[in-house]
Amino acid sequence: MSRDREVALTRAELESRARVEGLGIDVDAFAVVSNVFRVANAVRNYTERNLLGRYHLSFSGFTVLWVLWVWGPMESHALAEESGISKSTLTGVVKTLERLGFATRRPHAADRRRVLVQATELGTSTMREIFPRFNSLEGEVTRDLSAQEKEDLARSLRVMLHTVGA
Amino acid sequence: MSRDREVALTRAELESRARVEGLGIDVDAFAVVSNVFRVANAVRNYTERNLLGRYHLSFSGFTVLWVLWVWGPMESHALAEESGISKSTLTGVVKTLERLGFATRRPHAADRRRVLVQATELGTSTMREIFPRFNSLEGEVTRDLSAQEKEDLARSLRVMLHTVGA
DNA sequence: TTGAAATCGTTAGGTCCCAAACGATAGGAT
DNA sequence: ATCCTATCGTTTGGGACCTAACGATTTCAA
Repeated sequence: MSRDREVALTRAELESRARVEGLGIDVDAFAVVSNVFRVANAVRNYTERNLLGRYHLSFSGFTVLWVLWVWGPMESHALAEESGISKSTLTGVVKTLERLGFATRRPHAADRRRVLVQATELGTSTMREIFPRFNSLEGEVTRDLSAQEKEDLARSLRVMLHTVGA
Repeated sequence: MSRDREVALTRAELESRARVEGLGIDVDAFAVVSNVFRVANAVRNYTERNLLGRYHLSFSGFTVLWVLWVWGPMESHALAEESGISKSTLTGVVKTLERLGFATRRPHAADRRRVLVQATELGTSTMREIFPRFNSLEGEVTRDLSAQEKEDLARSLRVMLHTVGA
């Protein structure tokens, strides 16, 4: 069901289409992927500047703390997986969260290789404060989409996630 | 126009919705934004692992080289802007591209503060080789979307870009 | 014409990000 | 009991990423 509302292609999109003309390029796939990156970039910068920065949180730090808030104490490998970063990156991010007083590490009761990471009381209360504001920004950036468009958009993105096996 | 095809919400989505229930959260906006990040992450990792890594190109390096390929020689500030990164980040990325032999810097004819960055012959021929393959991967990750769904998806993302002023 | 203000790209300092290698630990087989 | 292998989180090395500050240069006004 095609919507007739016009949304101008960016100059970058027009220019690049001209450049790759005749190369047998899948223009629709190109438009989807490049715009996913543009939006992700724009929203990350927007939220870091207008909200997360005030709490000295990077987008990644926020994500990890969010996961801890939602799921409770987790082992490192699961926390990394759920946060979409590698184990080694997680080590650094958790160090930062510890320094900020938002998370702590404690040894696993039975297996001394493992570590349990959990949000502190400060981390928890901070998330309670930040998340509704973060969600407000999510509302802002999607404000010009109808409810149906938002649903369709989220659904299509889930299809892509499923395809790529993530 | 609602599609009935089911796409399971991830366990993470279900868990987090339960966690924020009763906080007055805009669930649709949340689903859109979080899935944009998930997809961007997944596709970045996928393409770096399965294509760009073979050329020692990071996703950013690829993006910058792509912009140079499409637009021709550019001054740093415009190149950074178009690539979606800061000027200072660009300095480092261009250094890497220079080291790989994909780009060069040359002084502006009239203004000695400015620098023109351009793709080398190697950079250009490499893009000619890589881009169609990159586009194939874009086709892969969008393979389970119909043509109409791809169009709608790209359009909705453009709406968000316009809203956030990017 | 000389000094202040604007603008260019780079550097400084810090975090994030990954793959690969590493040390410690666990568990299973002989 | 002692290997062997698997798995855990961390470290290492290199790049990407940001903001703020900086030096060089240009521009413009007094």
